[in-house]
Amino acid sequence: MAVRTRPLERNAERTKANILNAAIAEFAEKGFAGARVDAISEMAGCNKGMIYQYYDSKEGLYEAVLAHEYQVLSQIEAEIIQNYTDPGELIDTIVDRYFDFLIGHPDFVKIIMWENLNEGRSVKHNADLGSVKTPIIECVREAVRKGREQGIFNENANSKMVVFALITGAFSYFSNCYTLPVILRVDLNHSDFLISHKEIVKAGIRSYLKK
Amino acid sequence: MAVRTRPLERNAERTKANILNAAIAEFAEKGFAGARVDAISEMAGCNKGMIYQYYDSKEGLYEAVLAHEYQVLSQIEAEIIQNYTDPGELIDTIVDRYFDFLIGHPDFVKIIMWENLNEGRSVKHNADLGSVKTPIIECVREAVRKGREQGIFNENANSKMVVFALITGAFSYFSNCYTLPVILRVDLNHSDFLISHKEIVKAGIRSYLKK
Amino acid sequence: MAVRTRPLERNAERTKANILNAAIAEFAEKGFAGARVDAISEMAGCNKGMIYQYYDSKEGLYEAVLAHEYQVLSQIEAEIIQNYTDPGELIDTIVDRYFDFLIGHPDFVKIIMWENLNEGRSVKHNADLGSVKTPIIECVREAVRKGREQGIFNENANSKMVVFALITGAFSYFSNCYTLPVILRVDLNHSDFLISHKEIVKAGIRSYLKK
Amino acid sequence: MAVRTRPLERNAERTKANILNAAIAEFAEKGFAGARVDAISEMAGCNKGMIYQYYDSKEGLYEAVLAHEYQVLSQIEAEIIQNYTDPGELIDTIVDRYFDFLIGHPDFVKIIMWENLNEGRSVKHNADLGSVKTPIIECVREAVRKGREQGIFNENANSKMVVFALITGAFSYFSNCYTLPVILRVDLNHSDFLISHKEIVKAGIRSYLKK
DNA sequence: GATGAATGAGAGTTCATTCAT
DNA sequence: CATGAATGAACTCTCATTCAT
Repeated sequence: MAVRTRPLERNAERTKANILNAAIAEFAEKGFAGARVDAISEMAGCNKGMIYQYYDSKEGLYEAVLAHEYQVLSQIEAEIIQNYTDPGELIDTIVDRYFDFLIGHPDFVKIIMWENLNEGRSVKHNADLGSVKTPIIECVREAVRKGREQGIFNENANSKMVVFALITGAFSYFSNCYTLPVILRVDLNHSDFLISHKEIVKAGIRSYLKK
Repeated sequence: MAVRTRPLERNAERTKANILNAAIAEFAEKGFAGARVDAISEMAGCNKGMIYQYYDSKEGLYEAVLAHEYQVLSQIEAEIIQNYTDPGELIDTIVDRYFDFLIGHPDFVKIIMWENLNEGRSVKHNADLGSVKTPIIECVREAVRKGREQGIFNENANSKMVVFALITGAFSYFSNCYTLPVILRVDLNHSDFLISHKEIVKAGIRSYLKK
Repeated sequence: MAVRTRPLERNAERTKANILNAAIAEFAEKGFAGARVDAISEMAGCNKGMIYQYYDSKEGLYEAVLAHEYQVLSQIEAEIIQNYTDPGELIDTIVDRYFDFLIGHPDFVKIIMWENLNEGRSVKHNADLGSVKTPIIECVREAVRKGREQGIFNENANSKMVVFALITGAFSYFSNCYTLPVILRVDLNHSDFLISHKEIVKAGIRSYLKK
Repeated sequence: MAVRTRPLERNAERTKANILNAAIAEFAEKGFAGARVDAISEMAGCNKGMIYQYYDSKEGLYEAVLAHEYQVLSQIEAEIIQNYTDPGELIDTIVDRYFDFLIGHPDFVKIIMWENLNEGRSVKHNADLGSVKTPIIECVREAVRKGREQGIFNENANSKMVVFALITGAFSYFSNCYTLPVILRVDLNHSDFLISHKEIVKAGIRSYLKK
């Protein structure tokens, strides 16, 4: 059983994946403008030319990264959905899961935030990104509908508002995570902080739905 | 009949201010990496060399912008503080004012967000930025203290947590303002949306403080 | 029941020919510097490596193209030559035939012109190209000799001068075919133009030979 | 009278002119595709960035070169025009002058020829180039008109045809000047060759006009 | 023989920064 | 103080060529 000392195998798919992963890390850390194609190729352990062969341009690679991230998101969202008898509990659970997802995917968080700062240029340009499946929207809509049926949610409650509060509430933990701790002299890594933050988000949503 | 022939005298200050304002706009729109020194000098209506004379480097200019923004923030914060007999009302008012401030200062919002994405590098590097006066912290602390004294706030309530919730809650409205509307197919400019969002933030904080 | 399993057997020659034809088209259109090896391999419907296997390098392929074109030229020239009792008529016929050849072989025209602009580098480097058989030279020499014998051509007439006038006269119709029509606002495709041009070339040569 | 040992003067116009001259030489020698921006900046004795400051891109520089060459041409053409009582003599003179001009401007010749091989792309793209003043056309038209008035030129003679014959006849001396001498084993530098060639061109035109 | 993934040198272009004027 | 020409490093991208399969 001969062992290859040099795994210099020519594997198009693997190379393409390596590039994508390297790009995710680089774009997450530096943003589009700050990212360097050279850095990506080095991280991917491949030649710079490969990037252009597989993704056409820095812009093309960036859009591939964005598309990939949204794909990951929708897959994860699909996992979040479960059956709960109590709509309120379901929404609390979704909040928890969404926080978990963001905490577990810091690159995703940063890329989405860079994209927002770039005024969603790539999201707009790319029709595909706009039509990404977002199961969470459906799930929340269903929960809100049930809650209204059961008479425990406000008749005027808009499920989109809930999704908005949920997503921004989760993202917000990261959106000021470098400047605020300096000013407040607190440590975001302390678990109590996160727990309290999640509680506040949930309470806000609960309040919106109640009455 | 001595004629003062120093028409350029105050240009120095004006030029410096022009540069700073141009830099604020450019850094807000493009971030540090995406910003162009040429663009700034053109917007400022001055020569590129002036930037280096007054601010040493692109980095130096960026830090001046950051310092300026925090200065603006602390001044505005000072205006927020008023006397309210009811601590709960005071906090609600602070939330409203903070939202108003961010809506009225989009450049500030974006610069803080870029800074966070850059992992607060400049905040850390610059000792001054860490010691910026933030009246809002004092104000909230006072309100929380009073609320606890009056027995209407939770004994364990941490005023820093409130500030954190307040600031992230306000920022969160902008942090996903380009991608979320595309996915949710909603219009953030509709005033109801903002009102509901503010209510949710306030309710969250209220819930944290109560009991 | 032996089945011949060599379906690729003659592909070698065919592939080589495909490459050459693709190269002719590409070099004609773009010149040596502007031509792309990728484009050639794609046009040839083969792998890029084949080009290097058969022709060593882009330069080698170019020289093969050049050699091929001269080969074609000399073959065509051979066909031009026929017996004419009247040397003057023979030369007129050669002019006509040469024009016909160039019009029918635009790639040849362009490649020769690119080569001239490159200062005949490849012609010089390649000894073979210099020794290509050019029947037309022999033919014109013979016609001029006969004409002088018959006393109808000038004693000092140099057959090489005639060949030069003939070839440049024919090429000249193409050498400015893109810029001149723009400036003169004429349409070279109009057949009268070509007819007049040929007449002028013939008349020039006739004038040179006469007396 | 102090002599500057380092004429490192900052002279925008001179730099711009240096770049243009260097570009003329480089594009003439190598064509658009073969020319190197680095080579041009080195020849011009300036930084590469200057080229982009003054001419935007390699393409922009090329077009500036083309425009400049046509400008030179039209200026030279203007000098050709003189008063001749005999239209035939005038045309002969124009032929001579045109040959003189091309011989004296080898870069012009090559650039025009490269442009033709590139199918006049830049000529088409650039409206200005199409509307360049070409006094020679006017001059020939006048001569042809006079000749017809005097009854010595053919009534059907088209002055544009004459210009075409004149220009292609002159260019043709250069269009095959590298490959033909190799094949014919002649030396184009020998003055007799040029003289004979000019005579043939003139005779062709004369023949076209006569009758 | 044939493929196409991979390479590296180098091309065009941008940009923060400096410096003569 | 102010200008803008000039610089050089670095960036994105291309392309002839090689090599494992």
